[in-house]
Amino acid sequence: MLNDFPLTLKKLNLKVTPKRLAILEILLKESVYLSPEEIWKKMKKRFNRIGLPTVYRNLEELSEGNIISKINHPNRQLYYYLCQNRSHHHHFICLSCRKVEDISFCAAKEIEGEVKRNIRGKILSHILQVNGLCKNCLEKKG
Amino acid sequence: MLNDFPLTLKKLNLKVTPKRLAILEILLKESVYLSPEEIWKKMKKRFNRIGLPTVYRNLEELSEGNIISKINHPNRQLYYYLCQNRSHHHHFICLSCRKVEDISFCAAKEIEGEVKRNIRGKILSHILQVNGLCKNCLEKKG
DNA sequence: AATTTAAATGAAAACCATTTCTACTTAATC
DNA sequence: GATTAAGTAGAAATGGTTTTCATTTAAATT
Repeated sequence: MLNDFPLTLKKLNLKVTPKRLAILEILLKESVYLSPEEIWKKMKKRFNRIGLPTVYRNLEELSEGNIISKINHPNRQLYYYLCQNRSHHHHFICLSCRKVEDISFCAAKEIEGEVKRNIRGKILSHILQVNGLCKNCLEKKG
Repeated sequence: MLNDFPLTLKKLNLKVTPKRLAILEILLKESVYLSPEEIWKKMKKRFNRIGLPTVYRNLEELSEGNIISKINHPNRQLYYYLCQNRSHHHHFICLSCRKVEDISFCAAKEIEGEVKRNIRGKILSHILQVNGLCKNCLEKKG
């Protein structure tokens, strides 16, 4: 994965601001899904003036650009993580430590087959989210 | 699918109230995902006194009992649909008319294989949601 | 390097879906 | 039919997210 964030931002017609870069750096460093408020708290350590709406706005823009992605979480809160692959959003999330890892396996073909056969509809996108416990968290418990 | 709602409710230790049954009947009749407020509006036609919190509470309880299920939707609002299969939550949702249809295909084995091999974690659950346009909506456009 | 301008930001306020609280009502058991 | 635990209405509170608007900044232009 290429993490030349300034270049990525330019390609999306987003200005390269220190705050935007900081959000991406935080998500890269943590490799864990975070809520806007959690990101904001980490931002406050770097910037003396940083508003929560700025974090929300940027997360939404970065999400639209597929640099980061939202987690489908049962509660109302939003969670974001840095995409390891911008076009493929299949991931394993650890319910204990929140770590997000890519799953390369994709059943797109098989699903397409079934949808064509039974539902006779058109697929526009799909979500595969596997919830579980990551290697580290399993070892801690064992 | 067996839709003996009173029996299903009893099994979950939920009292069989007219309002609970009405929520299930509405979701069965519509076969479309609905928000709590949308369900509430339909309920108001049947009951002269019906509070929105009652709808929320019941939806949550029914969801815990796997009779109904939540949709993973980009906006913050909750959406529910009646499960066609209580143990298997793979579905195709139409982005135009909101119809929800079951997908029987399941890649659990393949995913399990990859998670064991690469991630070395433990799977607890998974979500497969396919978004698209259903047969009816495709034909309308064509 | 200074000028320009469209985009980004902070702070306060608004928004609104969801939850809580309390007193009242009802389903189910005996 | 009486009892009791569960369910409900209505009002108020909650809290995550968005809007507004005045100010600041990135970066294109001169």
